[in-house]
Amino acid sequence: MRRVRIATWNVNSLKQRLPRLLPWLDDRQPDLACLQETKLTDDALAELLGDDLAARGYTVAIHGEGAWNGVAILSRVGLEGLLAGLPGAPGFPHQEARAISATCGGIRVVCVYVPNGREPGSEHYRYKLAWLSSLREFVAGGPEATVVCGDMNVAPTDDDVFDPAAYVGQTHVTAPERAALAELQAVGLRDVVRDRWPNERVFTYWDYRAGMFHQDLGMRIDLVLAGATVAERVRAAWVDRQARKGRRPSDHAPVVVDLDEAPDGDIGPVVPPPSAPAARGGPGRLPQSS
DNA sequence: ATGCCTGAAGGGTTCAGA
Repeated sequence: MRRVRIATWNVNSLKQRLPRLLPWLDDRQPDLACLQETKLTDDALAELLGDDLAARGYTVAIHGEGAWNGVAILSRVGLEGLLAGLPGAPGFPHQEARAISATCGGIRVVCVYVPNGREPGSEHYRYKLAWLSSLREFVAGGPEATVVCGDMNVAPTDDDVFDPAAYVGQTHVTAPERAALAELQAVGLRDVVRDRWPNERVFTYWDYRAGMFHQDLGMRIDLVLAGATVAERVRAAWVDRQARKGRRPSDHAPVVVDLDEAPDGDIGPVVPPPSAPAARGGPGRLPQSS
């Protein structure tokens, strides 16, 4: 049975991460990859790796700007109905490149990079909350077969940070942020990684400093939120910690979710890469330790 | 050290990230 592999990864600069991204695509073989913090204009991204992605069979949807933000969807299960940005979303002061959506393999894929918030109570924090509200309204009007992937910049609960005491008074863990995320999920989205690992220590981000990754002192802020018809197809959901190791990693690890074929067999047009190696099955468990 | 790394822009330093 053919499965569809969805991944989301905050790459923290595609330009800097190129030596990590391409081998990761070859190794993990995601059919859909949602990327955040590309930090490239659309033209620069196409110039930098358009050919490399096309050679791997990916159609690419990009929404970027010069130095900050930037999101992209790579798909080899079709890509249609492309929408760059989040309609009606607030800006800071102008709209930033933080969302892109498309229908891929019968699934409405929404790739997001939620604003950081900087400091609770700040203008940027209010912007973050308003942006999350716009995202909820947008998703509420969409199909059930939706998946919202990306860097939510919110840890859903205290179980999603290494030490709640370390984050008192900081963004990502405040009640209003968690409420905004819960309201988004209340539209009908499952947190598929937490569903699969209800009691595990699972993080997706570790600060670069002070050996935080090697001590496993992180947060789970990169999420895959799936509507019911997608969530019930989930067969594996895990964090690719290998991608956080080694030379010049992003500070975020990818989240990988495997879906069984849709009941009606409709997974959209599949375009195999011209000369791809055989797809490997990924681990069905969390690679939490080396 | 309460910004401990990393990246970007721009210029020899500052801002942003979570």
